[in-house]
Amino acid sequence: MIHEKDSTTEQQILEAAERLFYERGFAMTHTTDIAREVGCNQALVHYYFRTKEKLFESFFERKISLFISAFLLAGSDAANFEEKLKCKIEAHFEILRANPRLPFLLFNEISTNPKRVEAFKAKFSQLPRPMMEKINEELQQEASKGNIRKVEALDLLLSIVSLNVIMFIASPIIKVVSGATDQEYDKMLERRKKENVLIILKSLKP
Amino acid sequence: MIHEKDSTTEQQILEAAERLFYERGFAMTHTTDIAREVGCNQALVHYYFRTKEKLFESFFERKISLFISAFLLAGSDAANFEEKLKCKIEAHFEILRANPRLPFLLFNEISTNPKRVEAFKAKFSQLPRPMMEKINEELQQEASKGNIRKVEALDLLLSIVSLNVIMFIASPIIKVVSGATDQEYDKMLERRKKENVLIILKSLKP
DNA sequence: CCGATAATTAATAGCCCTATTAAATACTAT
DNA sequence: ATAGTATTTAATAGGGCTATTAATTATCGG
Repeated sequence: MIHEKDSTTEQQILEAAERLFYERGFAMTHTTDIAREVGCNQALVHYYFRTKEKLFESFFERKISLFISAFLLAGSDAANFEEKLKCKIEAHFEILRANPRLPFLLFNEISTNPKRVEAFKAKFSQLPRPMMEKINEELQQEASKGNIRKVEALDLLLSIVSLNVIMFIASPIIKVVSGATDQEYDKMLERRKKENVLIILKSLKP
Repeated sequence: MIHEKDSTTEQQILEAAERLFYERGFAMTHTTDIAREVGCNQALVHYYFRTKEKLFESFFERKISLFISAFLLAGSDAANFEEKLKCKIEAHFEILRANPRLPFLLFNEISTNPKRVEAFKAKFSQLPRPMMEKINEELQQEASKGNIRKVEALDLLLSIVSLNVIMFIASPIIKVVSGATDQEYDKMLERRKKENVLIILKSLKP
């Protein structure tokens, strides 16, 4: 088939698969769909990736890394603790905005397929373990300075992630409930980003 | 087939379907699976429900109602606003605990199947519209009394739902990240319930 | 240009799933 | 008991999906 621009067929297949996996999940994405999307023969999908399972895994593993990095938030060099936290929450929100369907797909696959849990565990355990402990230390320091109440790193992370993630996981429902159009939803996202920072900061007050 | 206890075969099928839909979602649940689960012939599933789609719809519509009632929270007759809010957050959490896989299935189906959005919209629009406005009024009253900061009802609901829901939607991931066993996760749920109340109440401080 | 290797296609085997049909069995009321 | 209805089963048509194979076309180094 014709190689449009610089992307190889293999890449095109991967990209089409990604789009479809996001849209429909693993089970409802068929190799024939992927081929149609790319405009190539269905056998090609198997030629490059052997099985649909392997194709998914290759997609999945790379996405897990992205998700974990989003989960543990990008660093920042802000002056005080509050500013830093604000930056991190917003950074997390923006990673989600750039990959709005990722959390859902991951939640989905991980909760319906034990194999995926293993894959996730494997990737996650590669993580610098002290990361969580470092956060915990910093929280303890701030608490002893009287800047914030006592809180576990895991709890803080859970709160941030949940507040941020819901806007992308539940968007179709929220649209129905709020009656927002797509444009209005974008504005709503912006408002929620600020709101989430506010909630977290206020909730940490001593 | 043998009618065990008082449940009819039709009910058994519905219950098995429910279990499997929760576990695997619509696409990955097959009428043959359901039949095997019940211990009956696969044709029976079609005898009672004609198609897998209709079976799912009958399950789906009842669950939407449950979800919406959970979303809009059970009432309470607590003295002050804070107590009332606390009760409602906890009630929401408990409904989720009793139906831990429901939000996920709903999110999933609603975001992958346009037909479901319509079903949801239909059910939701049956709702007493003033409900949201009543909450908004109460929030405004409390705000003018200086008890809380200004906040939209939708934002408050979103915050509550997201904090509560994540523990059930993301449980397999959270278990990996935290390293918690199932027992420990139950304890964690209890802690989070309190934590979520705390976060919401603190976040509403003027 | 040619031979070798890579990419692509057509065709199809084989499987599983849904849904239907016709036949068998269980139940119910008279 | 029997006719009539409801329930259940076996068998299967029909369709779609994955994966494989063999054949065809494109690419590239010498």
